[in-house]
Amino acid sequence: MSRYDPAVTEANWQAAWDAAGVFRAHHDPARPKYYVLEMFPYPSGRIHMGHVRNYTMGDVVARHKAACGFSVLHPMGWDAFGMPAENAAMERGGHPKTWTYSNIADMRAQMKPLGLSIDWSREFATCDPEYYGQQQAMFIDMMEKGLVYRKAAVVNWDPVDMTVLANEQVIEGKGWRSNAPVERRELTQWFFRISDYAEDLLDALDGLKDWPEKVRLMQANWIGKSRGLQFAFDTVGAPAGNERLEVYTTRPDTLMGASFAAIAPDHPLAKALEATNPAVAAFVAECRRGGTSEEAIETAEKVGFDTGIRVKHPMDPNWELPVWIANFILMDYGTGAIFGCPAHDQRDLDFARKYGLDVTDTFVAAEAGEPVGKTAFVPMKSEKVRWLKNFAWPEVATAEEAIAAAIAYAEEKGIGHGVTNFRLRDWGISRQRYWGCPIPVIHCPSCGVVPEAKENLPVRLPDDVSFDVPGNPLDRHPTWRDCTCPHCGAAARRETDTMDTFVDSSWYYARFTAPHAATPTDAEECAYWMNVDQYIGGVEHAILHLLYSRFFARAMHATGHLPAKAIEPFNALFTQGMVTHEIYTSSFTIPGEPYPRLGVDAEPGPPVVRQVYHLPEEVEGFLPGKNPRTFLKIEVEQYLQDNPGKERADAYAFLAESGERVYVLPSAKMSKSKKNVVDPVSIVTTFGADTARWFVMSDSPPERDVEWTASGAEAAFKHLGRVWRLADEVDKRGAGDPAQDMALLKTMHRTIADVTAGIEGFAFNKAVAALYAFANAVQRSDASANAKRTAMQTMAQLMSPMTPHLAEDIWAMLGGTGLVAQALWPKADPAMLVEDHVTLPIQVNGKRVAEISVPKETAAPEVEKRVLADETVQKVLAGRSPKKLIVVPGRIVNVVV
RNA sequence: GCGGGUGUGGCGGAAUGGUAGACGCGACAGACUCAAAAUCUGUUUCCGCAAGGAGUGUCGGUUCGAGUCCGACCACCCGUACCA
Repeated sequence: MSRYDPAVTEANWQAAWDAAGVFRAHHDPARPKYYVLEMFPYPSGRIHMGHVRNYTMGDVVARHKAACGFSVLHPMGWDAFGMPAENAAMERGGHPKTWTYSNIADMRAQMKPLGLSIDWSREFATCDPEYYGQQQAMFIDMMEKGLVYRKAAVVNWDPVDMTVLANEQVIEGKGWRSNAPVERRELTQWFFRISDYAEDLLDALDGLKDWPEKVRLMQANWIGKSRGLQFAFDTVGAPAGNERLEVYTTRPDTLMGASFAAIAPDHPLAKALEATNPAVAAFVAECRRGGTSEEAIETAEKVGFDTGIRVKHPMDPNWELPVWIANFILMDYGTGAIFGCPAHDQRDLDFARKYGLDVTDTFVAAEAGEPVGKTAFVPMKSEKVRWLKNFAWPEVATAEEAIAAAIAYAEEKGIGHGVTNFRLRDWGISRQRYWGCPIPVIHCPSCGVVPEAKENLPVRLPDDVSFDVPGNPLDRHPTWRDCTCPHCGAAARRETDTMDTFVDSSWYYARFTAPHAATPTDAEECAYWMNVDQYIGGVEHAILHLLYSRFFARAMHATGHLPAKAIEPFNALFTQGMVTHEIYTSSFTIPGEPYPRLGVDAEPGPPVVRQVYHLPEEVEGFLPGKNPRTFLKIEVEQYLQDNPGKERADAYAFLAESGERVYVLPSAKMSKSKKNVVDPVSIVTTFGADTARWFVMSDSPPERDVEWTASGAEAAFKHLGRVWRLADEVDKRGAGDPAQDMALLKTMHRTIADVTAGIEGFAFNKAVAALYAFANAVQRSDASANAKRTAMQTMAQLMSPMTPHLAEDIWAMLGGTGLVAQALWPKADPAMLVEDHVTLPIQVNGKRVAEISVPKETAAPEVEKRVLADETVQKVLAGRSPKKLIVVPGRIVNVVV
């Protein structure tokens, strides 16, 4: 071999690793284990740069730990249920199952050439009946433990397609296909009792020392523990059965500033009024328009309706407040009813101003307090304020003190009681869709809702379904739906809801420890392999997936499927940034159409402007003198700089095929829907896997987003070729000068230390930078061939986690024994890291003016003498003596004049 | 709206409160070449001929010293419970 040729060697090394079984995880009690896991992918059919980055990071960790003597488990699987498979079936025909499995085969074929150190013998997909059958078994166990129940909850309802929509399918309040306004509708659904664990899930965050602080903070805020007062207003003029209105407040200290009570549109009182009062019915119906997402509800204009009902203030029976129905009150939180204190809540203030309600200050700033005008006064709860309406605490007190006093007072007077509430809601897992894990439950006319018998598991999805009609095919599949009751044997019906795909991904990490076990987990394998030592995935999963997994591990422990040590399944978490790319878009207008199934009188809807997105390779650019198919941000910026007056879109912006103008939107997370994706396969086929791997590990810190650009891929390839040549030339460049050996070896040990620290600290970009610098040092060194061989063997080892194939090439070229993939990680010799001289910068008033070089252990007085003798310092001092002289040993000297 | 994060040259980024710009990309110059590619050597924060000055999103503060700590703001990104 005479040149770096990844196309030939990469496949050979992959075959060699396979033959040696290097990546098979061995349950070896004699060795410490290390379980590294990356969040498994959804099988869209194509891998993208985000996958390459994610799996390369895990691979670097896995290979490094293996070299350090650990028995490593590094598995891979597929998060294979979900909506895209059904959408594909609707759009192109075919079956979600064939679409999914064929995508899995495609993606596996694209991933294998990356040379990841994955134990493929443990691979599974969540849509395998062997997997979801075990999930059904656990669901039944959880039912028996009381962790599962049914209740009514709202969904997005598309009145034209007569189907439930996901939040992402609701675009500006309208169905994505029908374009009809979406309504909120209640359905009976299945729930996991995650809120029973709210306190534990919150407290245990403190123990997750190796999780990012931001993730723990986000989860804590999501769980949202609050202490407040719950009490009941006596109502005046309310329908029978509503003599009292329970409210919850976290600000009982502001009770004397209350100006109205407000209830959610779904509150029982609102429903009672709706039945008899057409105006209420109309208002509530208006509130139910739009999607169910918190974002949609919170950003909608705040509107209210005065019910005419009044409530008596608990502190003063002669003081009555109006009861409003308000669209921003959530039925899911607290009691679905509040009292509004406009002076100290901006939302309440806006509402009060809009409808002319009273605004009463209960406290003002301790100094120079002014009454509230347009802005509510909401200081930190720990800040001392001056009270105008205090009823159980001193005039000057913090809100924290006042809240505690108000609760104690209310309890003493029998007005209400202190309550701890959580924002966290129970986990609704029902999905009215086909392509998910069937909920293993049977509805029997005489026995009610009963679990399927375990011996009948898995409840398999039927294959003979079609997607030509919107809605859930399971609902209209009589032979699947009709069954016999496992208790009484009578004719019964299957549950047709399937599970949220977050359930599938909440325990796959445990299944990997024994992927073929006849039970969900295997106790011995769990005992050895759990927990995941390092979990790696996108920060977008910081809350839902990770919180659900933490809950599910607890539920699995409660049902005997995980040991107690695994209730926090992920010891360490790393959240990588996303791979982003510019977005190319154009838009077109669809004329308004009547909603066909709403009846003949339906008015045409308004015209719809739809965004269309274009793949990077479909867009061509106008960049004089440049390859039109490279969309380098650098070039655009340069172009804009060189051509004042031109706009960003002028730089490059039309479709290659039609010449239609497209617009360039700022980089965002690569996503299929925005089509701003880049295909790593072409990089791998052009340059080899190592180039792709090296490229995604360099430059950007792994926790930060990285904007993909074509630049650098080629540069990475060039660098790997250079490293290959450096190894090739070790013996071809003559004997060299042994006097230079020490300097090279010192650099080598420095590099070992830097690369090791970089990998262990998840600073792969810094490890890469150290390796670049080391290559420069080897190239410029005149050291002996022996020293260079040692240096390049170490180079091979240090690069092997990132560029494993090239590392094997070099290792073999230089006569290394066995595979570098099985060699022990090199250790830096501390003696070689010591420098005998240090350079001390000299500052004057914090500005650097000069520097001196002194032996490392020079004492401060000696340094001071040298500094004062320095020419530049003398010039600045001009005979005066410095006000102060700060010597930070080994660091810096600051002369204050 | 709410919660979390990010912001440093032409670009990606580096920097235990201690020399801002490591390392790489790009650009420029030179060597090699008939020529080009590849490779190698060097220069490259900005303004300025220079001396010198300015500079880490904006404004303010703490400190001998701030990219780093504190406060206010701006912009963008992620999440917001049925996208995965």
